[in-house]
Amino acid sequence: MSEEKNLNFIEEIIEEDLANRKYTEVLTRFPPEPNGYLHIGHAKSICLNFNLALKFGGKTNLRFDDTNPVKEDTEYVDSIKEDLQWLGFKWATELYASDYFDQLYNFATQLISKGLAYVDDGSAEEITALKGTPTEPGKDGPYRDRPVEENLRLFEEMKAGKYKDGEKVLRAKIDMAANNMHMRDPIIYRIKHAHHHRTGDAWCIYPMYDFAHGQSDSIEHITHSICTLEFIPHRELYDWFIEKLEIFPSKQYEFARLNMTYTVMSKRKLLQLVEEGYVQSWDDPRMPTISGMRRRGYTAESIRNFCDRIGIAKRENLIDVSLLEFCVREHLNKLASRVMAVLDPVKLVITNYPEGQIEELISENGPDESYGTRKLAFGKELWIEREDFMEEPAKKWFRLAPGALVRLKSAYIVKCEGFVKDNNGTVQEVHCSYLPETQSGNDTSGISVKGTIHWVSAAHAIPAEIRLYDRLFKVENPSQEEGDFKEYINPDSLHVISKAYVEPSLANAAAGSVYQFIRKGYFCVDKESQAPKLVFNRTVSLKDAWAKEVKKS
RNA sequence: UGGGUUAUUGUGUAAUGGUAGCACUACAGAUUUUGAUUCUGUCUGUCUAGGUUCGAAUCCUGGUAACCCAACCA
Repeated sequence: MSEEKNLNFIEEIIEEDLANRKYTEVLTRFPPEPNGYLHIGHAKSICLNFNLALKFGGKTNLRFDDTNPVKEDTEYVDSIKEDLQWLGFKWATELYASDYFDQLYNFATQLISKGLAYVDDGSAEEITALKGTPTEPGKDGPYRDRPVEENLRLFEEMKAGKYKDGEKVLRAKIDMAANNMHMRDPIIYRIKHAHHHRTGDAWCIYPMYDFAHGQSDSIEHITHSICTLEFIPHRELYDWFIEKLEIFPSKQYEFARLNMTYTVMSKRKLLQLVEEGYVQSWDDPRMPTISGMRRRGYTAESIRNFCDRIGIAKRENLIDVSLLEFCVREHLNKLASRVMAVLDPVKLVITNYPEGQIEELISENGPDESYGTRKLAFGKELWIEREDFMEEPAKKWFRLAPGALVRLKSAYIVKCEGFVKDNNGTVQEVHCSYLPETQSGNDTSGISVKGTIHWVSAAHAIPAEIRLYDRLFKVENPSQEEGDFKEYINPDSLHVISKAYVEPSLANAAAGSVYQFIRKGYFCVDKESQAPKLVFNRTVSLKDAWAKEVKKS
């Protein structure tokens, strides 16, 4: 009878607000500053905000928090919109804090008129000095009691460009002794003679975050303004401005940001990785950015699913990246066609197969009929995986070894008759005989073998570059280790195989398409791939029980 | 050492005074023309010390630990 609801704490608040008829419609917003690329942490926030609106029948705005012109750029605006769309979300209205500059200026004037804001001529150092510390109260500065008329005039002059950067600021007049540092007369406007990506040179004063964000929420009638934990101390200020300005009472709620093992999530650190060449770009497949994950072959659905599973709460967390990988495999398992590719090739010669003979075998493309079938060329010489042959087989080994039988996937059972080594002792060829009556689908032999391996025909296979990615860092939580986080970068996070062989059906594979390379993992075609030079990214490996077995002994 | 926030298995997250559940991970087994998938099973938890109560993860009191706050960043 009792329905399991399992609401997170924000959903509970919304449900209560709706029950109390506090709001008739839920309006949330996603408010990125256009100063960088979106990452998986943003995806958590995006899913939260948009899904809340979806769940309770409301809407979500996209609002760019563009109040600091020196850091922001249209390039970022575009990438953010692209990522959001790719993730599968539709915003109700596209807005910019800079659209409200006039109104924000008026709000500031109102505050001055009420005696709640003043122009301070102090330098940054002087202002900081008077601010006190968390354990010591601040002190009132010399400009705090400037008359309203003078403040009004000075603020207007600031706007008119009469002063240089840093010469004056506008401050809210609250309480220099407040426990909350953010209430010690916070700066609300600063002078910046800088070009803004949208307003150009119309302004030389810009509002601070605290004076823009809450008011923007209020202007839009955002009902639930959701942000991360570090903004908790800002909430008192958020409410103060709304109260003094007597505007729509948006409410701020905070949840814990996402942290994930073996990566970093701060824009500053990600920027360093790009700028200092530890990765190639913002969309490097090793990056935790949305664009990096997209390029790596992660699907939007799997990222959304991941965000659902990690939940929303207020406690610090460090999510195991294996959960993300699970979500990716889960989706790709349903999505990806199965094909064969040999990453580390060694020749397999079928000694009793007629020279020059080619057969067309039929192979299924996936676990059920919906995937369809394709033709596979089979011949006397094949490429197989070097690791699928062992001269002296280990315990529980059921791949190729002298005398052993294995099935070549979708083809025949073969028996290993011998092998050829070069002077260095490296295996050059594996020799097998095949059992003609064991053809896949027409097997009349009654023989069953333990191992099945993948292969490609040497005469038909096409070469490809394959990029294997590993975790970017050697430690679970690089940000918490001693010293510079970059000391913990995994030097082997990228392994490029310049000459692998893939089956010919992949010759025209389009960038972005995803495949399962049987027994090797999920791969996608990189954006740099251009026939005849194919490039694949390994999205994620398959689970590997044999690797675990080896590790144990 | 001022203020704020948070503590549930290895990792996340539920349980809103009444059987500590779910997912990932790990481990074991079954099926398998992918050592994959699928299926079955197993392991480990309420930060701590008291108190209230028939009954406490939940309420109260005291401790402890972690995180955040002193940009003219957001």
